[in-house]
Formats: sequence, C-alpha cells, structure tokens
Amino acid sequence: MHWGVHTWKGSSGLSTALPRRGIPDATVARLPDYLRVLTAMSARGIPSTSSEQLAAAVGVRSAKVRKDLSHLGNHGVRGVGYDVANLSMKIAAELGQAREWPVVIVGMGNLGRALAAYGGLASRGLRVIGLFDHDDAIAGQRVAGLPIRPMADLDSVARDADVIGVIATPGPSAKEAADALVAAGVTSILNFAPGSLAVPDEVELRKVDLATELQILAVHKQQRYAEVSRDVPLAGVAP
Amino acid sequence: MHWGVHTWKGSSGLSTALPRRGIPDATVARLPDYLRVLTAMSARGIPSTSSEQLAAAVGVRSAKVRKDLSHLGNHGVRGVGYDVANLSMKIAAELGQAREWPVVIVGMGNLGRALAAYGGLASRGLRVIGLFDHDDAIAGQRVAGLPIRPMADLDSVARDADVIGVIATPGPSAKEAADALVAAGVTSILNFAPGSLAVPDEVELRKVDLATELQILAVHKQQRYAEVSRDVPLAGVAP
DNA sequence: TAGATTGTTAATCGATTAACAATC
DNA sequence: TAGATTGTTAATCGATTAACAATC
Repeated sequence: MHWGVHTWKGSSGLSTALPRRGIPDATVARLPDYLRVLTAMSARGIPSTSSEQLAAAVGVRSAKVRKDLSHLGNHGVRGVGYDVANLSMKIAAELGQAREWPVVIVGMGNLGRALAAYGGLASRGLRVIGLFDHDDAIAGQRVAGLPIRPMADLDSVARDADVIGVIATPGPSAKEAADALVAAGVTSILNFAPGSLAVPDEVELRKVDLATELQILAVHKQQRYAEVSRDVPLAGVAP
Repeated sequence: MHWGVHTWKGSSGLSTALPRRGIPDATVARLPDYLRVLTAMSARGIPSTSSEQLAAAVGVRSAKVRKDLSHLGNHGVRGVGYDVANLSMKIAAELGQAREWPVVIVGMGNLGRALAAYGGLASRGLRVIGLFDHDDAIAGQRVAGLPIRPMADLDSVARDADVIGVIATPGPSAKEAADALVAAGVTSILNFAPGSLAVPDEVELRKVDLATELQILAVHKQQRYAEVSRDVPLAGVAP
C-alpha cells in the first residue's frame, strides 16, 4: 500500500483518466448558501427569483450565481429567472441529499461537541451517526442526542457504513484518530486538528484550520497599517 | 456611510491604488505550518533545513515551499538551504507576531468555547482578550481563564483596542453580534455563523463555514461512486 | 571543482468578472 | 414587439507546478 501526505483531489488518483466531470469545489462551497436563501424564499411563498436577487442575498455578483448554477444544467428561463422550488431540488440533489451521508466524529472536546450540535449539517444531507473519544471516562455521555462511544466501537460503526470521518481531537491525538479511521475502512476524512497527517493515497483527506482565516485577517490588518504609514511619512518633504 | 455585503479583500477598497505589496493569502495560510515544523526542528537542535525537507513535513511540493518563502525575501542559501532559527524569525515577524493582535469572541456556546481554548491562536500572535455572550445568565463563567462578559461590556473592551472580532453565535444571533462589533469600532471580523452579513465597506469580514469542507467531501464521495458506476455498466457490451 | 539547493521563469490550471448574444 | 434575464464567452487574476539557471 502506498502512503503519502497529499490530499486526494478531484478525480485524480483514480485509475483511469476521467472526462473531468464534476462541479468546481468553489461552486460546491456556495451551493448551500443558495439553497438556504431559496428555502427562505420558498417559506415566504416566493415562486421565482433571479440571479440578481440571489446574488444580493448571498453577497456575491450575479455573474457568479449564473455561472455556478449553469454547472447544474440550465434550469433558468431567459427573461424570467429561476423557479424557486425547481432550483432548490436541483441543488439539493447535487449536494448529495439524494443520499444521506453518515458522519462520525472522533474527539469530543468543545469542538467535537460544537460540530455534533451544528445545525448546518442536517440541511446538507450530512447525518452524524457516531461520536467517539479515546477517553473512556466520558463514554456514555450524551451530546446532541447521541452517546459518546469508546474508540473500540469505531470499527463496528464505521465498517461497511461508508462514513465520512471527522477528526476534532487536539493535535497530538490526531494521528491516532486518523489511523483508527483508516483501519476502520474510512476513505473520506476531514481534519480539524493542527498539523499534517499521512493517509493512504486512496483516502481523501481535507483539513480545516480554525486559525487560518483569523491569521489572514491579522496580516491584512498589519498591511493596512503598513500602507497608511507608508502614505504619510513623506508629507512635508519636497516632492 | 456606504454599506455592502462584500468582503474587504486585499488592498482594494482603500483610497489610493497601492503598489500591490503583500503576501498572497494562500501563502499566508501556509506560513503557520512551516513555522510549526521549524519550531519542532529547532527544539530538536536541527540548525538548518531545505525546501525538500519542509515540503515533506508539511505535505506540499518543494517548489511551493520555495515560492512561498521567496515572498518573505531571500533567506535561503543556494546549495545549502535555510537557517532554521533565522527563517523562524522571519515567518514569525511576517505573521504579525511583532505585534500581538487582540481578539474578542462573541457567542460562548461550544464553538466559542472551543475557539477560546484553541491552542493554535497564541502561537500565531493572536491573543483572546474578551469573551461575550448575549445570555447574561452565563456571564461570569470562566472559559480558558477568562470570564464571559455581557454584551454591554463589548464597547469598553473593543473600542480603541483595535481588536479582531470573532462571531461564534448560532445563525440567528449573528447579525446582532456583527452590529455590536461594528458599533464598537471593530474593523476585522471573522464569522463562523451560517448566513451572510452586511457590514460597512471599511470593515473586512471573512467567513468560515464548518460544514463547507464536509460538504465537498460528500460531493467527491458521490462523484467517486458515479465514476465507478459509469465505468462498469457497459462491461460485457460490444466495444 | 562537483554537488546541492535556491530563486525565478514560464506554462498551466481553476476561479472570477464584465459583457453580450440568445431567447423568453 | 419591448423588456428582462439567462447562459456563455473571453479577459483577467491568483495559485500551482516543473524546470533550470544562478550560485553557494
């Protein structure tokens, strides 16, 4: 078995060179936003909408909305707009809600508990079916209606269920969590712990670092200061 | 005052057309990874390293490491590599650790508590100085050594302190939190709540959705199935 | 000098955007 | 038909990558 630290991306990594189907990740990331807005419109009895309205509600440009939706096929009507109900169904289908995806969370600290209780999952066809922690002392505690289970139970829950695994442990425990998930046959893993993990090539591993965006904000803030101070100092000096 | 839902990006939005200084966001996002590896090397007494070694440790290609580091200036030595201590300092400086950035968190549910306790912040020059929740009943509780304060205290803590604001509330409370932050003069906000927020143009608002990457994993999983089933069905049929 | 490794170039790729022809 | 809005095109931008000249 060949192992690497690289993330499985797109359709590369599979045997045959495939015809590059698949919606861009950037579009996939926005689809839930559109769906949320459409659902709200539907609840208010609004039958149809336009790319301009969707764009305004989500906070992007209308051209991006049209480009995004065009990846789902052509469901709009020129001069008219999009049917709210129809478009909602199309997005929901694309987001995998045709099939509900089971999720297990490893690591039941604050972050794991936050994820288990996160409302945004169910609306995206993601169902949390198992919570695990290597501290057997907290096994049995209930979080969001599910019991925390010992790691020993992971294999029986994940095996054959084709789950997505989420690592929400502190950094040092992440490797243990990843190994346990891989050993249980999990092939899709999302890692919230800092640091990089090695998984077999056939496992898709993605990583979210809660501090990254905060970091970027801090650097931009610093740059704003640097820019202002570079603008000012020569004032008064000969041009 | 002009309001919009758009995010402040890069140096656009400021008065003058600036000479496009600033390290790419994608690079900024990776700098903490390099720093973490360098710190570990330093602790083990390793004096110098190479782009290949850093790349292997972080899980990227060496060309990317060299490109990233070149944005910091030329601190490597051809034929030799990078000095661990020197490079660590350069990265730390760039990450804003010359100045420590104060952070306030609004919303002290599980996610807010997870962020308050998140070890990755301090190592990046981010210091949590205030925790807030609109439920006054939990005011006074201590999380990670800090007391939870009522929203009424936000202005006195944030005003003039030039803080970065983090919204960790449930979706419906996010607007209230954003308005309070803006009213207190905060100009950098990270939103973990679902939905979009409107802020004045001079405020940089970034958003993290915990479910987005999970969503992408689910869609990729679905695509893998679709690909496999498209590969199989014609087997046995004339070529 | 010979070997090693950087810093940079140029090709490529994916995402964004404005503009507009197509078409209801 | 006139007006509205989509779907697509082409330009642009930022990020990735391989390759290699520069240089220790």
